[in-house]
Amino acid sequence: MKIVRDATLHQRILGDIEARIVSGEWPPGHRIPFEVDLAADYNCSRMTANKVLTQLAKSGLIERRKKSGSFVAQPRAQSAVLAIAEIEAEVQSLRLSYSHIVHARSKRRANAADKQRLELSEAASVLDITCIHQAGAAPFCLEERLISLATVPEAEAETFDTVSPGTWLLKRVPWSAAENRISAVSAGASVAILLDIEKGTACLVIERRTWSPAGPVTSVRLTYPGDRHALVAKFAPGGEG
Amino acid sequence: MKIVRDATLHQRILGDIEARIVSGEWPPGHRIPFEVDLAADYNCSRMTANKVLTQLAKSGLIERRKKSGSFVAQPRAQSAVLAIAEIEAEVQSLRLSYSHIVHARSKRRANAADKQRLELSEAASVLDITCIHQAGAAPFCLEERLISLATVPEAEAETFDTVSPGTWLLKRVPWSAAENRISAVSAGASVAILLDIEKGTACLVIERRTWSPAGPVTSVRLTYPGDRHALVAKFAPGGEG
DNA sequence: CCGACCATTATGTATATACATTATCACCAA
DNA sequence: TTGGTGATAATGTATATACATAATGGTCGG
Repeated sequence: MKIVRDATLHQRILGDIEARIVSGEWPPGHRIPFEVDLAADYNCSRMTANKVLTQLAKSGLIERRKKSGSFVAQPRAQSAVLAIAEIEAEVQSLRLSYSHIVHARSKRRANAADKQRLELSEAASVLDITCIHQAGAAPFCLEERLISLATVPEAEAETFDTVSPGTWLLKRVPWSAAENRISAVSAGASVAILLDIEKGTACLVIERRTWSPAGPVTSVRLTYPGDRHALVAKFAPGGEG
Repeated sequence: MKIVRDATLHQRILGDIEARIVSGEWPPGHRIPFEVDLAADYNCSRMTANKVLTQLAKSGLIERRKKSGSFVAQPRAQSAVLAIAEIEAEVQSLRLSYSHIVHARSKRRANAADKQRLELSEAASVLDITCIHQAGAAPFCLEERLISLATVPEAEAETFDTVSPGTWLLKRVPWSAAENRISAVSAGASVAILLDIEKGTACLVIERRTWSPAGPVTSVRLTYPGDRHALVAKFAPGGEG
C-alpha cells in the first residue's frame, strides 16, 4: 500500500485514477467519470477535475472526446524514457576515473557522406573528431563526431583537449532537438584496436544527430563494447519513474 | 519559420518561451519574466501564465523557485523518448508479412535464476516460452519469456499459437510499469541457429521486466540480429517529437 | 557585528464563473 | 427510410479572485 503524506487534492485525484487504471479495475476503453461527477465525488470545482484529466490525457493514459467523455486509452507502443547520461558522469558513477583522448581532429569541406550524416543541403565546412573516453586506464567508449561549422563556427578554435566535444557542445548549444539510433554491430579492425577489444566483439552503437533552430549541429557515433555497457529505459504509467 | 494557425494563447506563450530557450537567446540560468509580467506582456491573467510555466517546469525546461522566480534549467542527461513498438507492427511497417512460431513452452516451479529474473521472493510457478518472430520467411527476432503464473494464472491455459505472448499480455495486463535494458551481445550457437545467422553476429538485446500492482508479470529477452534492426529515440525540448 | 524576526514577493493550489467548441442524439419533414 | 437541423452534453480555454507557502532581504535589538 502506498502512503501519501500531505497530498494536494490534485495529486490525490490523479493518484486514485492512475491506481484504478494500472490495477486493471478500469480496463482500456472504460469510461472515466465526467468532470462534473469527479468534482462532486471529491467535493471540488470542475477546474480541478479538468486539470487532472488534462494531465492524464497528456501523459497518454486516457483519451478525451467531447460530448462522449474520457476513456482509458489502449496501451500502444511501450514507450519508455531513455536517460542518456554524459559519458563522464557515466564513468564516474562506476567509481572509475574519467579521461578522454583526442585521437584525430580535422577540418574539411563536407563530402557526400558528411552531408548525409548532418542533413546538410549546401556545401559547408565540417569538423571531424575521433576521441576515446577512458574509464580508469581502459577505453570505455569510442566517439566519432562531425560538427557543422556553419552552425557552430566557434568549434574551429577549440582543440577539445581539456573538454570533450560532447560536453563542450552541451554548454554551447543547450536544449536542442536530438534523434538517437541504437543498434548493435561487430567491431571492425580499427575500432577493435582503438577500444582494445577483439575484432568482432559485439558493440552497442548510439548514433545521435542534433539540431538547433539555426540548423544541424552535430552527428555523433558512440561505440561501446557490448559486455561493458547497457542502456536502461524505464516506463511508469504516471510519468516519472 | 514556423507557422502556427489558430494557436491558443497558452500555446503561443509556451511556444515563444520554448523558442527563446532553444535558440539560446535565454541561456541556462537566465531568469524568465515573472508570472505577473508575462501576464501583462500577453495581456492575460496570471493563471494562464502560471499554467504555461508549470508545464515548462514539468517538462524539465525551466526550474521554479519561490520568491526568486523561474530560470532556464541546465540540460543534464540527454533524455529521449524511446518508442518500443509491438513486433508485429514493426514488421508490418517494413512491408513484410508477420508470423510467429512457438518454439518451446513449459511450466515449472521457479528455480533460482527464474526468481532473480522476475524478482520473485517466494517459490511460485512460471511459464517459460521461446518463440521466433518472422518477417516474411526469415526470422526477425527471438523472444525468450518468463511469465509469473502467480500474477497471471490465465496464461497457463494459453498456447500462444495464434497470439504472441507479448500481444496477449498487453491485452491482459494493461498499463503496467516496465524497465528495459538494452545491450549488445554476440550470438551464441543456439541463438544463431534459431535466428538463422552466423554464430558471433552482433545482436541487439532488449531485456524488459514488467510489473503490475499485483506483482511481477513477466521478464522477456528480445534478441534482434544487429544488422537488421535499430531502435530510435527522439528528444524535442517541447515534449512530443 | 550578528542573529532573530518579520514584511515582502513570487510561486502553488483551488474556486467560481463564463463562454467557445464539437460530437451526439432526438426530432421532424421530405 | 432518409436526411437535415437544432438542442444538449461534455470538454477546452480563459478570467478574476483568494489564500497558502516559502524564501529573500531588511530591520532592529543585543
